[in-house]
This record gives sequence, structure tokens and C-alpha cells, in this order.
Amino acid sequence: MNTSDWRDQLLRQHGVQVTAQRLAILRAISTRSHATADELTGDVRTTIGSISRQAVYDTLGVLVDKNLVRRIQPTGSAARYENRVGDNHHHLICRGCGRILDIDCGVEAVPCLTADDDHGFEIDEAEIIYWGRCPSCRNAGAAKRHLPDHSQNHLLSARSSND
Amino acid sequence: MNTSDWRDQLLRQHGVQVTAQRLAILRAISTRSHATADELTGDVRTTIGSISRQAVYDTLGVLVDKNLVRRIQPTGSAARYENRVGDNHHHLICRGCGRILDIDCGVEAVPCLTADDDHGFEIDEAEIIYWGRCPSCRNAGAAKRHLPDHSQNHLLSARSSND
DNA sequence: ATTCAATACTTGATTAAGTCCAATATTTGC
DNA sequence: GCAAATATTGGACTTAATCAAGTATTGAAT
Repeated sequence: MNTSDWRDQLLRQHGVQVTAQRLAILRAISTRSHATADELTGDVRTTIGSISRQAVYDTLGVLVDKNLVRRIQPTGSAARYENRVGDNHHHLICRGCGRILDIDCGVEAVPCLTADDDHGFEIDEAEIIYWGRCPSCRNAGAAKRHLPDHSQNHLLSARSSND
Repeated sequence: MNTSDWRDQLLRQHGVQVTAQRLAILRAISTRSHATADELTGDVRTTIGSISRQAVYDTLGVLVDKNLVRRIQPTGSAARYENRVGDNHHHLICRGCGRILDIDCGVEAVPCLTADDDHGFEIDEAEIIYWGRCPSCRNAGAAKRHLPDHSQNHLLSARSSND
């Protein structure tokens, strides 16, 4: 095994045992932008021949734990993994095609970790997902677009009696 | 059926056909703070006797579409539903016990909808989840707490060659 | 280099959340 | 009240992920 691979060093530095599977998964993550466990499994199977689903989930769990990989879980999609960590950047997802883009955090330093009232919590992450429609989906579906109906919605939230 | 129930009016105003199941689901949502589909199913079964899982999911889908109910899907949990809509408030979730709290949005008016660079997207929602540990979990698990390892994490994201 | 305990991996079964579908029932507009 | 539209039901199915038990690999200590 090529011990000089920087991924090898990275794992060792974090006290993570180095295996062919883990290296392959790390490598796969860096070739996709926001991959699902399933996509990664496919990638790894083409690079090293085979891997079990369990090993994939297990490894991803370890990598997320060690903060070497970040997991995001958008509504309506399987969990996605990315190797851009430590900057607390955010995501922009198209409701039409599901495309996911990275958005840099506008706030400096350790970003976005302050809620107005933290209720005594020790906050370690602010996960932000912007939802919308990308340019091509906007053009494509101009007639049949499907956005939330915002009229009258105060009726429900304003009401407190009769519950 | 009691046509004077405000929920009845609400559904009609949004062009949603009124059924006992839908009213019961709406009612159940307002008695819990961030309920799962499963919890709501249980509630409705005690109030109106029975309902199919499909009717629950279908109704929740319709209500979310009409923006009468908001769905959030935290990592590691089933989707949750709440009736506070239209104010784009945010959520604070405890990594220890899973408790979910509402957080008011600090920004005025139609809040938080502006990303630094919107990539041409038409953004309609900014979904923010703050993750942390609540006061009681901080006390309880002071010794065995489990937070991300932030050391050295620049190593992975800074590297771009050899991918 | 060899050994060994700890750690990872594999296979196969299992769960949880949610969706699909065809048949039946209810509601609404006329 | 009737017909058309819409909703509900129940059961099978899908997908994402986890569990458990046995086997293999790794890393360190000889």
C-alpha cells in the first residue's frame, strides 16, 4: 500500500486505522461534490473491486465523527457527504433538479454560530440550506412551476385558541 | 361536521377538500411542537378512531404544499411537522436528547432569504438548524460528551492535488 | 518476520420511513 | 340527489440505514 498518500497520513493523524476501503472512500468523496452513500459505494466498487454497504456506512460515520467529512441531509434526499469541512459553508439546493451548490458563509471566523437566543445551548454548528430554483429549472418550468402558497398563512400560525 | 371550526375555513380557503382526517391531523399538529408523522398518526387514531398511514402522509404533503404546515427533516430523525409557518423561524436541536426548540429569526421582514451569491437561483426558503447541547445534557454528560474533532481539519479541505 | 489483540470488513437479516397501486368510499358542484 | 372529482384504505413495495455474528486485516510488540 502507498503509505505516502496524504490521505493515509490524514487518517493516521486522527487515530483512524488505515484500510484500502477507507482510502478509496476518501478518494471517492473528493471526486464528487455532494455524494450519497450509494454513489460512493459505486465509485469504490469500480476503483477497488468491491466493498460492503456496511463498510461504507461505518467509514462515513467514522470520518464524520473525526470531522474529516461533513454530512448534510436535505429533506427528500439521502444523506450527502462532502470533504469541505471546517469552514461551516452552506448549501443552496434547487427544488426542481436537486442540484446542490456550496455557498460561502458571509460571516467571518467561526461563522454563523450565534442564534439570537441560544436557550443555554452550547451551539457547535449552524446548518443552513437555501431552497430555490436554479436558472435552468426556472426557464424550463416557467409555466408549471411549483412554489409554496404564501397567501393567508398567518391564519394558522396566528390562531392559538380552540386547539 | 362542524363547519364553523376555523380549520375547516382554513382548508377551504386554500382549495383543500375538507375531511375528518385532515381536520384531525391539523388539530394533532397544533397540540405537539415538532411531531413526526408517526406521532401524529397515533394522536389521530385516539381522536377519530383510525386513519391509514397513507392518508397521513398524503395530508401532510398537501398541507406542506399549501404552506399551512412546515416540514423539517433533521439528520438522524424522521421528518417533523409544525404549524408555525410564514415567519421563517429556525430550529435549535440538542445532539444529546434530540430536543427541538424554535428560534426566532433575527432578520426582519421576509427573513434570511439572501445568500451572498445566489447563483441565479430564485430562493424561497432559508432553512437553518443550530446544533448543540442543551443545558441538561451538558450537565449530565460533562465527562462523556461527544463533539466533533476540529483539530487539523484544514488538512483535508486545503488539499486539492492528487485527487 | 511472526504473533496477537484490537479493529474493520463481510454477509445476510432487519428496521424505519415513506411511496405505489388498485379498489372503495366520501365530498362537492351542479 | 347524482355524477364527477377527490380522498381513503390496505397491502405490497422501495430505499436508506442499522444490527449481529463470523471472518479478515491492521498495527505494534516481540
